[in-house]
Amino acid sequence: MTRMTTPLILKLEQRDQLSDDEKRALDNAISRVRVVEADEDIVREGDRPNESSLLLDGFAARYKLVSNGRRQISALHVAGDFLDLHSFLLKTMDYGVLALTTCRIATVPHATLEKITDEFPHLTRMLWLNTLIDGAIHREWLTAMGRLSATAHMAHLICELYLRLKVVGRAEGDSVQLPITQAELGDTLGLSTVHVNRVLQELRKEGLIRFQGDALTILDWERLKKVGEFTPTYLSLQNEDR
Amino acid sequence: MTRMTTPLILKLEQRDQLSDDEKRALDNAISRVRVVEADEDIVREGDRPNESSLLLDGFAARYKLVSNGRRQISALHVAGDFLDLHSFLLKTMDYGVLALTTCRIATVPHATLEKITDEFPHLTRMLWLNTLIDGAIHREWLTAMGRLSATAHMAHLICELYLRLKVVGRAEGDSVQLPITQAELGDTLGLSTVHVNRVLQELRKEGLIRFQGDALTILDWERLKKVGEFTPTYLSLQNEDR
DNA sequence: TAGCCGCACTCACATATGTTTATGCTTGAG
DNA sequence: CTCAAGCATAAACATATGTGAGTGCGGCTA
Repeated sequence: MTRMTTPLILKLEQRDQLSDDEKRALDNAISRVRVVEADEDIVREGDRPNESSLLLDGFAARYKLVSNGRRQISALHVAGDFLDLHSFLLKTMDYGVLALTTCRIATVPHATLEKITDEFPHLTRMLWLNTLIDGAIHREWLTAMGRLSATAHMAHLICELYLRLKVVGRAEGDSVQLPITQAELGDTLGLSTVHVNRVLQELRKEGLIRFQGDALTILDWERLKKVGEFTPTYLSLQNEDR
Repeated sequence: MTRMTTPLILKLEQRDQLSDDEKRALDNAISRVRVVEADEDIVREGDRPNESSLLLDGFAARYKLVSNGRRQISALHVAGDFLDLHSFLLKTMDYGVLALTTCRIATVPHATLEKITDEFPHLTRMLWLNTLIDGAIHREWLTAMGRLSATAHMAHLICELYLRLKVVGRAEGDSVQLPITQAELGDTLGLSTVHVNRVLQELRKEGLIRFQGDALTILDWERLKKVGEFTPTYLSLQNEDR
């Protein structure tokens, strides 16, 4: 059975089983679907939305602006990710969300989320878990940014994105489509565009990846993991009772 | 009425009202209290605890180790903070927690948390909120680390810690006790100890702070905020229906 | 009271990464 | 078919921050 929420369900079922009732509740939670074009804002910092956005297709980034026009991307999102489940409880957006490509987005009213917390304790825990994984990724990025070299940090990010895309069925063998510019990668890693370019060349020269246009191929997973000091524990890919 | 959970309740009630039932449920959730000495681990990376730790008193840090013995601190915790509420759903600790000072710690069994999610939907949302604020702080740190100068980053951290300590009644006027070494600050900001020293001197020379021993005093809040590009929105200090 | 140890602090020097500017693809619009 | 725009790439140079080694203070501990 194909549902609107297929990528989200894939993501959650990787971590724990969902009952049919729960899956139905998720599907029914969607009030509408919209399309946002690349480079448009999906939500803006400071907004107080009364619904949360679930990314069905495309790539999006959470970001903050800083003085002198600099930008930091604090999360990259793929199909199946909630972009601002936080706003359900945080109320005010502490970051903006930008479409990196054309995005298909499902909308879930906060009132519906509240009803889920009243009626579906286990599903509530799974949505909570979803935000906890976001947090775990943030911690991992902090560590990579603070204590790894630029090259290692890039390798780490590539490992993570590859696995996350694979979970939602967006990998083909060792390859994924990664429609992200080097400037955007720089804003993600806290690097200049020029240095992103240097670092990518190095990973290519070492025979670890191929990256032409949008097509990213992992050529040597083991060595890439090692260079990026990547251990996937923080992604909670295990299926367990939660 | 004085409760074990006073600092936690202060923290939560800053964000939304709690009923007496909910406060009682929190207090009853504590199964025991223990003391951990400075420099000891409270939880270790890779552990699978069946209880979560609530910090009643003292300072603690979440950290990860990286090759060549480097360390990154991804969170600093004060009284009222949960140190690993995450482990309730993430199961495996993706980071360790270290006592920076002697810490008094209350223990909440995961089974009790699960019962709370079954019986107290609003309290569940407040605990969820608590982890969402952790996440918002992570995003803010990512932005500061990636796009601010070392000096601005330090100023930002000081602003944040001052406000968080104030919320739980640990500030006296413009001063707080901050028993953190410069090496630990370096591991927090992703800087070397030497550079932490340089940056602190600069903030002192500019007349923004005094920092002698453990005693930190904010001398010019407005300018410190400006230097650190600090806006407290992400701390969700507003009281709202959640 | 002596001595040790952790910590703040300094200096000289090293380097990873940033900045500026420029070139040439590739692609989409007209 | 042509042009403009966006993007990856490059080289030369600038600088924020790291490294390594050392000093001295203050507070425990014997």
